[in-house]
Amino acid sequence: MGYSRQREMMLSVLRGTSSHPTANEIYDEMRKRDPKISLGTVYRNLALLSEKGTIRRIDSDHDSVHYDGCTHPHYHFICSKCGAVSDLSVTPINLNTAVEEETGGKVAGHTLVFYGECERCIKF
Amino acid sequence: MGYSRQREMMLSVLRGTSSHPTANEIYDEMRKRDPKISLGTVYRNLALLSEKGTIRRIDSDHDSVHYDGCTHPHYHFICSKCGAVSDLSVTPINLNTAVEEETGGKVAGHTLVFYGECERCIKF
DNA sequence: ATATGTGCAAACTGTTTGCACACGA
DNA sequence: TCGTGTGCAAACAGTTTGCACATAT
Repeated sequence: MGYSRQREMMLSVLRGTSSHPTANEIYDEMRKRDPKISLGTVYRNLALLSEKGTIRRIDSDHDSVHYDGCTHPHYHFICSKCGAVSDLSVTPINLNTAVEEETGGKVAGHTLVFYGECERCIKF
Repeated sequence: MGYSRQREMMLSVLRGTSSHPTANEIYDEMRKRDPKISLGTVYRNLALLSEKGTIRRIDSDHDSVHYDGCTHPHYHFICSKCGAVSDLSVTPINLNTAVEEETGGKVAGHTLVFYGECERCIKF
C-alpha cells in the first residue's frame, strides 16, 4: 500500500472528528477539500484501511456503516432514534478465550454495541 | 397483528433450525413448503416479528442479516471465513446501567458478537 | 517503467414499497 | 364487510467494479 493524497486526506478527516461518519459523510467532507474526489475511491480506501487495521468500521443496524479513526479498544452507544454513535469508556470485557474454549475456534475480536435512546433524543 | 399462514410458517422454519438463516435462506426454505411465497412477504414478516421481539436479528458484517428464532439472551460467534453463526453460552454481561450513567441515555440492550475463524475452517 | 491509485459510470446486492387482489375476523 | 396480509414487480440505497487515465516509487 503506497502513498496517496486521497488516502491521507481521508485519514485526516477521520482523525479530526469524533462523529463516526458514514462513507457518504466522509465523501462530503473530502469533497469540500477536493471536489474531484470520487465515492468509489472513498469506499476503496475505507475497505483498505479497515482491513489493515488503521481505522475501524462500526456496523449499526440503524443505517449504513460508520467509521472510526480511533483504533484503541473501546465500545459504542448508538441511538436508535437519531443514529448518533458515541464512544464509551467502559472497560473492555475479557471473554475471547472463554469463547475459544467453548467453540474450538480462534477468536480474532469482538464487537459490543449498546443501543437505546441518547440523552438528547430523550429531551427532544 | 393477526394470523397468517405465511407468518406461522416462517416462525416454524426459524424455530426448527439453529443455523441462523438469512432472509434469503428463510425464503428458500419456505418456498419448499409453498412455492408461491414471495420475498417481499418474508422481509415484511421478518421486520414485523423482530420489531415485536418474537425473533431476533443478528447483524453480521460478513454478509446480510441473520435471524434467530431463539430470543432468550445469548451471544454469537461468527466465522469471518465461512460466515457461519453459532450460539454461545457465556454469561450475559451487565454493563447497561454503567453505559446509561456514562451517556445519560437510556440503554435498551446491547449486541455482543465475537468473530474469528471457526473450528471447521481452521481444520479446512 | 511499473505498480498502484483514481475518477467516472455502470452494475450489483440486499431490502423496501406501491398496487391490486386474497384472506381472516 | 373491513382491516390486515400477500404476490409481484419495480424502485431504492449502499456498495462494488471495469476501464482508461494519472500518480507514486
